Amino acid sequence: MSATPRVIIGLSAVVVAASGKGPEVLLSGSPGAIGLPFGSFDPIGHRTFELAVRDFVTSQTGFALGYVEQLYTFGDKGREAPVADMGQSSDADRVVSVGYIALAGSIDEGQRRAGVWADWYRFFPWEDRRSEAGVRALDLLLPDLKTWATTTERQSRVAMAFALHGQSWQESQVLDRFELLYEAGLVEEAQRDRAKGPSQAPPEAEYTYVGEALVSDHRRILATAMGRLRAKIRYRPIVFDLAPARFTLSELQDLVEALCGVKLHKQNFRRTLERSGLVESTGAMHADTGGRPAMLFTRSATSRQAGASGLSLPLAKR
Amino acid sequence: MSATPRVIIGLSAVVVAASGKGPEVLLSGSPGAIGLPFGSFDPIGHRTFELAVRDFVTSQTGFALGYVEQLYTFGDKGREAPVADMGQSSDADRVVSVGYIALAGSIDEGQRRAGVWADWYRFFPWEDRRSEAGVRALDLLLPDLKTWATTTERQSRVAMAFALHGQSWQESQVLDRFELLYEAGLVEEAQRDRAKGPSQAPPEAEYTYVGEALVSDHRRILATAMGRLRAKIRYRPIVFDLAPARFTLSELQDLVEALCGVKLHKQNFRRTLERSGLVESTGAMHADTGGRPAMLFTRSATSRQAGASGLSLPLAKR
DNA sequence: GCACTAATGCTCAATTTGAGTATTAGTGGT
DNA sequence: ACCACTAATACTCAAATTGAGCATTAGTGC
Repeated sequence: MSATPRVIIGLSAVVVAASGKGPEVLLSGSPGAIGLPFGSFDPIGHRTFELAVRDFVTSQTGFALGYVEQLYTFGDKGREAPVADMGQSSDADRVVSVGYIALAGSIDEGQRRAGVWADWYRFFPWEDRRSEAGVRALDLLLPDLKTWATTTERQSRVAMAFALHGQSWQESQVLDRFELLYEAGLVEEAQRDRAKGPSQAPPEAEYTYVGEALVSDHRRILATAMGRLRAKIRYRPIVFDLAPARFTLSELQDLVEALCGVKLHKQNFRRTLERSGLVESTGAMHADTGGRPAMLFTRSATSRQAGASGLSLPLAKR
Repeated sequence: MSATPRVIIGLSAVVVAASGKGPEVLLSGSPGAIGLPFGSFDPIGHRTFELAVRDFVTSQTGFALGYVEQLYTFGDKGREAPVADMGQSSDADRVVSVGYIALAGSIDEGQRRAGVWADWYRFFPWEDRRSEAGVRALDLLLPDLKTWATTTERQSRVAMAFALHGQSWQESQVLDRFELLYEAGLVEEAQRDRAKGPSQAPPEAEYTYVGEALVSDHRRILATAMGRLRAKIRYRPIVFDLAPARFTLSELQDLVEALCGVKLHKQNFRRTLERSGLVESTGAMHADTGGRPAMLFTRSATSRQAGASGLSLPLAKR
């Protein structure tokens, strides 16, 4: 062990916000090399990772983060293709990236235009089970997945992850599904990592159902974030960090549906929500819904307490 | 930024095994400086963190790991007091430690004696709600915690974490509780980190209810592992990675109770377990129980599938 | 006043929990 | 062989939680 190679710690943040249309993530980079906001950790200047993340996201994009949580630390050799703007790293360095998820709350059109935001389903079309398009995306991927699944072990993984044998769709298994697609070589990143060169992937237009690729392993980090967020909704009142201060129950439901990519049973959703004590009605009403005006709610004080539980997700039948 | 300080990545593993008496963790170090098995990550030799963890645990302790999962990456300055055997690190380096949890299955007396194992409640006496001793440990801590809780925010955190206002005890909030005790200065590590010198803590004998300290931030990593494991039991069939190949339902229940530190309702435990399809009876019986012989069970094939769910924990009343 | 659209209210049956009581099959003495 | 003792296993019953719908209501734009 002569000249010890350096280890560079990169921090990547999945910054999620809810605009009118659903969950969006903040991107950075230039066309052709889009990725997550990314910064490298300064061993001297930064006391904790979390402070470092808040710091560089705000300075890079101008957004102040609310909730921040560490996701996972990715260190696999071969999947951390160096990012252009990483500065002082050289090929000899080993890059380890610590992924974070951050919630930037509900943003308006102005804020939205101030950053580069993208609907997260652009990267994972098959994760949106609300729309016909999402279901179709999966249908288009399945033949190739099945071809790849030559062993029983692979077949079983595919079947479980994509709920092929009548199981219920597990909305939080985003990473498992993405990793299967990666292993099967169906996403652009897989080609790229194998070739260690420019992507050999076919022209994009024909392959919209495989989703857009991101730089380095950022799509994997994003998948981790989606999964974590979707899982966490069930046991922590975390939706409220994405919802506006006041909302109708339908708006909240739309948000949850958008995050989880599934349709929920409306009446049962409101029932469990009201029973949970996580929301309380303000007196005010909201009119422009096209139908009967809806009551405006806010998150309750108890929903802010440390151990408050999350939402139940009563699925709507097909 | 002249001579960039190095970042050293340390890997710590919480290796859990179940012996007859309950969950035990593998320790290393010398008397007075006990900690978790610890190794530093070699940026050249190791392709992934997980391989590195398996590697150094096996070479340091001789145990082969089964299930391995990344826990969290700890990077706070001031809580990563350098560990003696870390080798080449110097004070100028920043140590970041990636914590892992690993399950070493069920071990017999021989294997047990081959390593340095300790009941994990030695470090967290208050986490064992099965015994009077554990409940008493918490009672002894509470006055000091309440004294520390001068703001409503602190009071609310304490109340939630320790279920003071009639809430149910959340067995997986191990880290929250430990962090509160740390912030309140009630555990030795807090003193140590503040003083940056040798511990000013009072003699151990009088303070068994605060638990034994570990080197660096290893007790925090252990708390993270306990919490993760306790939470995961509920949604993944992970107990079976700690249970022996064949077990009676009572043995399994004892194991779960030991892990979660709570007592469960026997009849309801077996009911949900049998319904879940996670276990299947072998024909064999197990006699030496002092009462009616018990059926021996094994984990079923479905419990090994990727998406299999975990156990429900029907609590027994007080 | 009428048609239309959501928001809200209510109902009912199927499951899933929580808490026990009742049996049963071994063991070790006598 | 009979008894006391100890767990394991079987059943029961009510309360609480879900899943699925049908019914009513309060706005909006003709």
